[in-house]
Amino acid sequence: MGRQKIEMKKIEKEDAHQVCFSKRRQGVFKKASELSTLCGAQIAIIVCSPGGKPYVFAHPSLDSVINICNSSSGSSSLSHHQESRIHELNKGHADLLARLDAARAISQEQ
Amino acid sequence: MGRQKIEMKKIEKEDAHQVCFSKRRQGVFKKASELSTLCGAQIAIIVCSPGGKPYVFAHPSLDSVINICNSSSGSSSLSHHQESRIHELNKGHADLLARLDAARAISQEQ
DNA sequence: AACTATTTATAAGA
DNA sequence: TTCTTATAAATAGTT
Repeated sequence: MGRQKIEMKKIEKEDAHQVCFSKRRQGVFKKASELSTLCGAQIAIIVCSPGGKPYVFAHPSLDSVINICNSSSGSSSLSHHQESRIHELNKGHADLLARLDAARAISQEQ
Repeated sequence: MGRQKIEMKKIEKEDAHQVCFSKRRQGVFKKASELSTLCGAQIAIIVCSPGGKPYVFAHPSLDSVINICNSSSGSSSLSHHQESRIHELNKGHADLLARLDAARAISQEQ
């Protein structure tokens, strides 16, 4: 989407690469925000730049997204097999949540 | 982006809402895929529909994304404060990873 | 599930 | 780097 169509492969030029990452990361986060607003969906995104810098988007929160995923209450359209597998997910996850929240806090400081 | 601009608020009509969720979830995942291809970024997305159905996208894997996030090796552009906080993230997370991978497997079956 | 009129995202350029 | 703009791409309503 721009002055010219680009090939879908890694951009080698370092500066163009950085600009593209910034613009498209913003784009993905905006789309995610719209998806949650329009459809009432819960969504969490973790992006790491090639340099290893973490950026996190979550609505309404990482905690909420994972809790909702882990709940089997809304999964009536799933097969019994799928339901039982979702049920297995419903265990504690405080440790990673704390670390992902820290990553989010870090990305928001930048 | 369509025949008509839509207000950025929750779509109440149940069927329109469902269609929008499907289309836009695909859109977000495609954008995420392009971001990773063009920029060599690692990315993980967890979406839960209002019905609680989980969908997961990750490149190259959830495990990799979180590991890269947690590594401080590429974070030379961060402040010492930020580096030390990222370093705190670098702990085990096998439990949630296993559960998120299960969620991904479930979403891929549908 | 396809189609297309439009809106939106974005690749280059300033 | 922030702003602009021509163009590609996503999608809202329709069929």
